[in-house]
Amino acid sequence: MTEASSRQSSKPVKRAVIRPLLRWFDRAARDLPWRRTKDPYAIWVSEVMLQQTQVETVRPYYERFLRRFPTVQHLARARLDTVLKLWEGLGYYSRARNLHRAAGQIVARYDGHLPPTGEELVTLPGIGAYTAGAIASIAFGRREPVVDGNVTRLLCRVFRIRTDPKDSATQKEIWRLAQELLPTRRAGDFNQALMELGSEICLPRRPLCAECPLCRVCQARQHDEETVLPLRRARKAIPSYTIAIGVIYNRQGRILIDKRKPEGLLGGLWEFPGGKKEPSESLQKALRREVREELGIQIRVGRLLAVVDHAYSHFRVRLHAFICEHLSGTPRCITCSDVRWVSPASLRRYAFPAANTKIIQALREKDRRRH
DNA sequence: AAGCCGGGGAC
DNA sequence: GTCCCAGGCTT
Repeated sequence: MTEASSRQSSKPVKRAVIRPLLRWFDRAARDLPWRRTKDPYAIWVSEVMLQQTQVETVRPYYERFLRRFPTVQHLARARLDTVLKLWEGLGYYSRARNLHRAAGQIVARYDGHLPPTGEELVTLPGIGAYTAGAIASIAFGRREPVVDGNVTRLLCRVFRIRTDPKDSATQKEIWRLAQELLPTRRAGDFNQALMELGSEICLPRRPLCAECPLCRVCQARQHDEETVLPLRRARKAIPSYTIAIGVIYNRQGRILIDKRKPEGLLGGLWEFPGGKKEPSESLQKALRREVREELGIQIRVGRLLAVVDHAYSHFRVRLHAFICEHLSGTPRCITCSDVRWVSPASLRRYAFPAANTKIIQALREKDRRRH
């Protein structure tokens, strides 16, 4: 069974979403200027202004714009400069240019009336899938879905969608869910309720689940995942580093270890000296360079002891550990916070990162073979 | 699929 | 100050 087919919104699930959501909306809906009109033109203007822009920012612009251009014809006749001036400060000025262009097309092609279907609306400049669905459902009462950032977040949580909402397969699934959930009546209110709940309750970082009418059906909530969903980003190819490290012996058979700075990755842990290999250098050269830079000593790099792969949350490393010999210089901390010569047996008293303990393992096995 | 377009609010 | 937000269009 695929992920998608396991996430059908069955009849009972639909009811458990639609009824509390509409009931909540009836009680909690904000009184917004564009909710007081049924004029498709006014709703269109509001939806375009609301793209990427928050309600309180839009409010004064919307009022001024409709006073100045009360109908599609007024807007179509206006000069672009005038339209842009009214848009000044709202940002994303292509929205204003497209609005103006679309007004011309609506007059020319539709006798000044916005077409009622998403299919037609989406052909107009500046109207994409979201805005087309919003106008069709809110202004014309059609049963068409909307998916914006709020709906995406809400549905990812309610249906516990754990794939990246940006990738197209997930987008498709979210649109399908938004379509399936639509009630036969009040589709426009339902869509607005989804978006309102997303923007007021199902907040990005700290959702107010205690006040949410969908708390009981929310799958993310049931799994304590409401703050980790939706997935923030596609795991962009995590970087991979090649590291050369040295198990450096002195004449007395002791091994050199250094302590990492207290802050940052693996802070305060002990490790074998070494570091990242640059693309242009060999592992051996990288190791000699790193040890010189970190501790100010010269070494001779001997045979390869072990190769260890290790994955951190943000990157991967491949460690190449070499048996080395101390040649000259007294080790001193340049980029670490402590440094020590220790006997092989006492390595176990120091805290090492997991990747380093694998190297200690290899070291023990080598010594066992020698004895 | 990835980058661009602007401003605002949270922290 | 920095991080996060996000629809439509272009490449």
